[in-house]
Amino acid sequence: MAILSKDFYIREDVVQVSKELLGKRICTHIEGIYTSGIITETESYSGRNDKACHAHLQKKTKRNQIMYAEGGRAYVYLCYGIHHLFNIVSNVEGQADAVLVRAIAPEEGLEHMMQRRKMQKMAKNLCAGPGLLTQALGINMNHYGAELWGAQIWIEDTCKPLKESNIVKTTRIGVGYAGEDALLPWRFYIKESEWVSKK
DNA sequence: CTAACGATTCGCT
DNA sequence: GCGAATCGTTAGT
Repeated sequence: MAILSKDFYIREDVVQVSKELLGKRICTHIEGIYTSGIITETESYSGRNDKACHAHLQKKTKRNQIMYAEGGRAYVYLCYGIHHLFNIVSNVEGQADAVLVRAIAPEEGLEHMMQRRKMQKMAKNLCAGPGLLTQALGINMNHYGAELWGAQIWIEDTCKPLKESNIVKTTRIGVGYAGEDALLPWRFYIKESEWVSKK
């Protein structure tokens, strides 16, 4: 199966990248454990014109510096002091765009994912939520800046492009502080999927 | 140095 | 539906 190369991520339209990431497979090989799942839900964040983005108006901090790198790197940060959120940096160097991965449909390594999540039995919330999927996949701050064609995290093309009619387009979650930009329809998920954080 | 605040989740009502 | 948990980052003193 083909691993997505740099070119996929180094594009100007982060919304397009977000939509095309739906249906792709994210894989991790961390601490000797292999896990994978199909991306079912994403959100776009743009450094140029989006108040919800950590790099709004090209703001540069130590935390968000990786967003300014060339597309194809991992932007991981701690949210609410509890959860690690995983983003995929896109666009050319200097343009701080990113795609937040909010949910996946688990494929391989179910037992390991459940163990990491401390779940006794299988449930739909195994990795449906941005803080949940990082836990299930074993992603944490160690992976800040990781290249997405590396040995620990990579994304595979499933060669099954989704029809536009199978993608639900709606507003992002938890960005009320962004004022009018909270209304942007920049959250996308696979209509038919049960593995989505919120319908 | 200090204080406010989350791109969330879970448990309880 | 509501509030607590929990801590690194950020901006301001």
